[in-house]
Amino acid sequence: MEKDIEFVKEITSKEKDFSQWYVDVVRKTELADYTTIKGCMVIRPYGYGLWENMQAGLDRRIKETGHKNAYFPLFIPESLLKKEAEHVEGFAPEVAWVTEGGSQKLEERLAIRPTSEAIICSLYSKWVRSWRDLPILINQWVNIVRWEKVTRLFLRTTEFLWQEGHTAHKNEQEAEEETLKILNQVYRDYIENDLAIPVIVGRKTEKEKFAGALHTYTLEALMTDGKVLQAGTSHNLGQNFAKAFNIKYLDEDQQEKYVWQTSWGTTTRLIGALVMVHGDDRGLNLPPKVAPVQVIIIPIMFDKTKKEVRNKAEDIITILKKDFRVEIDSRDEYTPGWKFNEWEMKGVPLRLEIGPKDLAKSQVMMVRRDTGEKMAVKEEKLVETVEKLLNNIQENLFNKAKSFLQKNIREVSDYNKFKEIMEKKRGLIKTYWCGNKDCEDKIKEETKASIRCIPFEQEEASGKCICCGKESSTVVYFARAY
RNA sequence: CGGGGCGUAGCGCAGUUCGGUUAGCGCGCUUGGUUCGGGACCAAGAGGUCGGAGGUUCAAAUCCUCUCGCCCCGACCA
Repeated sequence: MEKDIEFVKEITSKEKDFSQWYVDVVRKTELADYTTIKGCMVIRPYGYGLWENMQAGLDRRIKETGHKNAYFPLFIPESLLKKEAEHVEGFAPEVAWVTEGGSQKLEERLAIRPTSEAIICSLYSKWVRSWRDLPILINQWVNIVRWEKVTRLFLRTTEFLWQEGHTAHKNEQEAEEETLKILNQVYRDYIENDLAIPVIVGRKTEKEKFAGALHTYTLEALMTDGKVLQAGTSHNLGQNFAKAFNIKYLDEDQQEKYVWQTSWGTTTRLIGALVMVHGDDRGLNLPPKVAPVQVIIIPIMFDKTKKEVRNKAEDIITILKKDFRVEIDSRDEYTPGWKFNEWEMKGVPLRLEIGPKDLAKSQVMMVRRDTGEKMAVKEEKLVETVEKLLNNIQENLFNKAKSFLQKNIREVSDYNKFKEIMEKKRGLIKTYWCGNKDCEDKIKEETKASIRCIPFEQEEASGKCICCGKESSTVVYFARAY
C-alpha cells in the first residue's frame, strides 16, 4: 500500500479538498481540459467516448418511447426569444448574442440557443394544423451556450452538450403523461441502470421550476461531498408557449385548440455526476455500461516469454472484442505496475493480466476496479466470467451509491438541527414545508439549502413547517446543490 | 458580479519579502542500453518571451499600474 500512497500525490485526496480532487480527476484522466476560451472546455477523446456511450443508452430509450431525432438552428432571432415573457426573463442574463455577420451589422440580433423552446415552437406553429398532426415527439442532441459567470468543468460551462426533447400534445393529460414517462421510464431508468446513480424524483417548487413551465419534474442525485446535483428535468409547459407562439389545431370536435407541450433535458453535466458519485482517491470508477474501456488487458512481458504472452493476449482480445469494449496495453516503455495504476485512475472496471505463469496454467488474472479483488480465471470460463463480473460491478456501484444516499437522507423537524446538519454533514433533509415562498427563501438564505423537490411519495401524516411551524402535510427534500 | 488565493519547462514546485552575471529542482519527454506479476535503473540530451501589456530602473520572475485565466467562498444557473 505504500506505493498507493505515493500514487495518490497526482490527485488531491477527496478528504483534503473535494473541489480540487474533482478537477484533478477530470484532467489527469483526460476526460477534459481547459481551453483558451473562458468557461469553455474541450472534451477529450476519453471523455467523449464516455459521452458517446451515455448518449447511446439514453438515445435508445428516447427512441423506444416513440421520439425521433431532428436538428434545429443554433441561432434564435431576438423577437422569437421574447415571445414568452417568463421564459425570456429567466434566460436573459445568460444569453450570448450575435450582432454581426461578416462585416455587416445584423438588423435583428441572434441569440445563440440557451435552450430551444422558442425556435422549435415557431416551427411547431407551422407544422400543426389538425389533431391528426399530434403528438409531435422530437428530440435533439446539440450544444447550448449560457453565459455563466462562474464555470466548472462539466458541471457548469459556457458551452455544453445536451439532449432536449420537445413534444406537443392534444390535451393536458397526454402532456402530463409524457412529462412523467420521460422522467421515470426514460431518465430514471437510464440514470439508475446505466450510470448506476440512484436518484430522488419529484416536482420542483414554483421558485425552482423552469422559466415558462407549468411545472417541472426533476431527478436529484447526491454527490459524495453531500451536495446534490440536478441530473435531469422534465417540464410540463402547459399551453404557455402554445399561446405565445400560436400553436393551434382543429380538434375532432371542430374546435380550434392550443396544443399542450413538454420539454426535457439532460446534459454533459452527468459526466461530472459520474465522477463525483463513483470516483475515489485513485481516480475514476466507471460503471461498465458506459465505460469507454470495460476491460483492459495488461500483458506481463519478460524477454523469454514475450512472444507467447503477446500472442495469447491477442487471442484473448479477439474473443472478448465480440461482446465487450476491450483494449490491450502492450506499451513497452511502461512497467505493468505503472499500467495498473494508470488504468485504475481511468476507472476501467476490469483488468485482465496475462503473464507466463498464467500461460502455464491456461488462466488469466482479473482485478476489479470497484473492490480491488483479484482472482484467477480459467481461459474456458473467460467470456462468462467477464460478463458476470461486469454486471456485478455495475450492480455494486449502484448499491454503494444507493446506501450512501439512504444514509444521508435525514428526517428533521427542528430548524436548529436542520442548520447544524446542513453545516456539517449536508446530504438531504426530509421535512415538512408549508408551501410558502417566504419560508423557502428564508431557509435558502440562512442555510444555503434549497428545496430540491417535492417527492411523489407523500405520507399520510402531517407535521409542522420546518421554518414557520405552520401545520403542513407536504414533505420536501432540502439540500445544498451544485 | 463581490471577497480571498494562485499563475515560473508538459506536470508539481523553489526563487519574489530586500531588483544584480547564463532562472533552478523533482517528475515527465527524447536517444541508447539493461528491465518488466503493483508507478524499474544507468548514461547522454532537448525543453522557458517567468500568464499578457505598459511603466519605474544602468538592470525586473522580483517594484508599480492595468489586464487575462484558473481555484475557493458568496449572488445566479443544467
